[in-house]
Amino acid sequence: MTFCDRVYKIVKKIPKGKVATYSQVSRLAGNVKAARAVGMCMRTNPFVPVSDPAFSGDDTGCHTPRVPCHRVVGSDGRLVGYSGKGGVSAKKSMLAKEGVLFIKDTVDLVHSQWHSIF
DNA sequence: AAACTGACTTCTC
DNA sequence: GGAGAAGCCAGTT
Repeated sequence: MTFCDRVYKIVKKIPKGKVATYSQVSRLAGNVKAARAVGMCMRTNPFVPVSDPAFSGDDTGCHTPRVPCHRVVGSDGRLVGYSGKGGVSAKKSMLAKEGVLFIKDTVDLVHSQWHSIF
């Protein structure tokens, strides 16, 4: 849970209209090669992706962190994961709605990747 | 503690 | 570019 906790914190810090790659999150979390573990944490945790993520209320402290998992994409901006309802399509829709640029079915990381604070 | 699993990444064919 | 295989980590059983 500790690692996931860090992941949550990081993912929640992703600004609107930006996306981060699993590798990036994993690196910020402390382990570059933990990209897999990051996704695993998302899946295993009982969070519910909201359709309209205003995320105004930073529920820091809540036991159910609403992590904007849709802002986490693959290494190359490709939509991986999101086994939930709608799959990557819903993910893409949400991202596009937030202003994330898309190239076909992949995120335009050049313009929409989150430049995290190192 | 060991084995299995998973929303990953990268290399090779 | 698609398909297959190996390597990586954390969590669950």
